[in-house]
Amino acid sequence: MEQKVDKKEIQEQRVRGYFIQATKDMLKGEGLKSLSVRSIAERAGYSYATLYNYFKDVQTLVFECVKDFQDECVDFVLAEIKDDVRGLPAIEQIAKGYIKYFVQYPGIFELFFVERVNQMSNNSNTLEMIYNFLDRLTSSEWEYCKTKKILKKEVAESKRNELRYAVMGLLLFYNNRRQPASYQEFTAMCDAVIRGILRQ
Amino acid sequence: MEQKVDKKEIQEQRVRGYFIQATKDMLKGEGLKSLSVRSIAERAGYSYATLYNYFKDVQTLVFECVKDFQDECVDFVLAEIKDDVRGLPAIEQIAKGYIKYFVQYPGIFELFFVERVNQMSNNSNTLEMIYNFLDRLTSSEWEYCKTKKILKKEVAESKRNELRYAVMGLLLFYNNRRQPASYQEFTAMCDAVIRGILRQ
DNA sequence: AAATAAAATTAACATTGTTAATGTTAATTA
DNA sequence: TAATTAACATTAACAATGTTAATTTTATTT
Repeated sequence: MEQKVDKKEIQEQRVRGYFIQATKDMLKGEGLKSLSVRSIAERAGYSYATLYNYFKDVQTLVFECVKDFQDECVDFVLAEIKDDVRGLPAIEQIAKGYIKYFVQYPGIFELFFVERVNQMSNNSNTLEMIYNFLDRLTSSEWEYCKTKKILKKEVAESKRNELRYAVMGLLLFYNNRRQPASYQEFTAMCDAVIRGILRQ
Repeated sequence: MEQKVDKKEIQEQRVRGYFIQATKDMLKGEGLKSLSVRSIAERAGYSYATLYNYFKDVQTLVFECVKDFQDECVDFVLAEIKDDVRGLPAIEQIAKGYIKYFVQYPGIFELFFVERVNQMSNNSNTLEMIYNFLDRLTSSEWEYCKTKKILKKEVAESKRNELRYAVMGLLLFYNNRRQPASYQEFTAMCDAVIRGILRQ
């Protein structure tokens, strides 16, 4: 009897996976605007109603992609930074990689930080994971700064907060309001702001 | 013949005003989520299709509220600050008032910074007005800092940018992701971040 | 092979933005 | 004043959306 349950579980997870993969593809491609129950289901190879046999609603499905995208973003950022750099320059590079990822995939930016959340997906675990995402990426480097006496504990704490919010603001203005107007100006602004915050 | 045109113009502007007022009321109340062509028209006392005799589409109508809300926000902020304060403390108070306004009216925050824009409303004049909004509110105080030699020109410029983006990040996380979880924690965080940036 | 359980689909509904056709006033002309 | 026309407003309709219920198809068990 154990086996039967397992088999059923495996199959169910497989189908769930098809829907999740379809959703992820669309989020990375067209973005949130072209995402719909019908378009997801079509891409997954099922009818639209089948989705509701596996997910409570479309918001729940969409929020199940968060974890995967975070993992992908971590890989993306790690690939961007030179591994001999430590401390403040490392933090700068991580922040820039992080920004680059969310500019490349504005749909994922929307999903993480913008899209209205409902009860279900509003499981505050996910929300906190999102909130602390940049902090987790940079935490070891902040530690490095503290142990190497580059920064005092309180200063590091303060800069960490400032960086988290400033990066978010930069992304919001550029992704949602096209300000600054060109990518060049935008990266120059990122540079200035990040360095301004990290400078002692 | 001039008169007839004027009269027509006046009446048209009046009706437009009814729709705009209805939209503004809803944005301040229920927010963007409950906003629809039908709900706006009902509140304005017209049928939903009448709206299209006065506005190209609903997005255009909604974006016509931006200017009015900016004026309102300016009044709100000015009422919050003590008028004997100048320079950095004044900038701090302005930033806090600005934050307070957009926390009080999350629907207006969404309209200004979050909602997807289309071709028409994407008249970059409005977008730039939004982008520079906090800067306009604080500009005279930054000038004050420079003329009184409190800050060097480049430092002031840098801090102005950092503040703009950090304030946006704070609002985005709190309004859209309920992080920090309580209003108390949030205001404490605003305090820390704003002071961190403004501290020489 | 028949009965039953599981999975997937079609049909349907309510809500949305938008347009076209129609009705209803107000203004102009004869 | 009565008929015509222009302006304005409304109803009807469509397509797209999320979601649910009923139904059909497929797989499993007896």
